[in-house]
Amino acid sequence: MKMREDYTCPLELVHDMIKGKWKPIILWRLRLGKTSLSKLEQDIQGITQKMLLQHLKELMEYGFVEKQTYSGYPLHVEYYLSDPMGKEIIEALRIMQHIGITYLEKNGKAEELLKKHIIPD
Amino acid sequence: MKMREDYTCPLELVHDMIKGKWKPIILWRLRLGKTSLSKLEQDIQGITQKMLLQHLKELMEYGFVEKQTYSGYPLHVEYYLSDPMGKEIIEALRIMQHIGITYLEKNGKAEELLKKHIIPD
DNA sequence: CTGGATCCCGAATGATACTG
DNA sequence: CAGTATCATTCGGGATCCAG
Repeated sequence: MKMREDYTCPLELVHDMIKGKWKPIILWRLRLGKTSLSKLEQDIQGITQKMLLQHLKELMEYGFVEKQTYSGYPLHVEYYLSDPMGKEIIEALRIMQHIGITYLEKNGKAEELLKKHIIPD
Repeated sequence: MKMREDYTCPLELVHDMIKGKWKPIILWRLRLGKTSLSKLEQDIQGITQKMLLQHLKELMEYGFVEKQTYSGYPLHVEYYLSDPMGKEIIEALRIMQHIGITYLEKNGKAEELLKKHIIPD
């Protein structure tokens, strides 16, 4: 994810930070608490390990996500939202979630999409 | 802006709706009230009329923005945020704006960017 | 061996320049 | 302004590497 040199507004910077295809869902899933890479891979349907790692890495660089590595066996790493940046972005995503649900209900496509929606609100 | 067929979550749908390079800033500017195309073009530095029109069109298709055409002379068109969808997304953008400002302050790059930031909070 | 992480490359998409 | 061409980025597959 390449960042621009200039932004007219701080908002644009943040928008770029979360603009990847999988970033919103990853954050949304992380809102439920710490998890491992493999658990994330299971919960987010369609994502590959590679994409997951790439997006997690970027989210860590910007400061939304942090990770903790436990040495020992079996090897274990946990990812979680940072405080306050990670927690704050969730509030923005929550609004988007609300808009999305309303939009789908209005257009009668709610069931179709809400059924798949495994990550709870 | 091509939309996907499936989304795992309504949030992703909305994220895609506003994912273009200029969409957040256009919405942010519209928050200040109705305006014409040319006024938008002036206020959003670096945008071309073509990009502006393309993104406005998409924002109208999704329902964030509406336009009103005044017949008469000179010909006049005004764009504005829809209610409630347009107004709601502003709340999400406001959070991003806040995160962005905090981030820039922490990294000592606040002045540099905040100076350019012509659109008021 | 297992789970976590990186590299290389082609295909799809987005942004912008160019043109009528 | 719309249509097309061009250029930069992003996505995703697959191989591969690294560390307990």
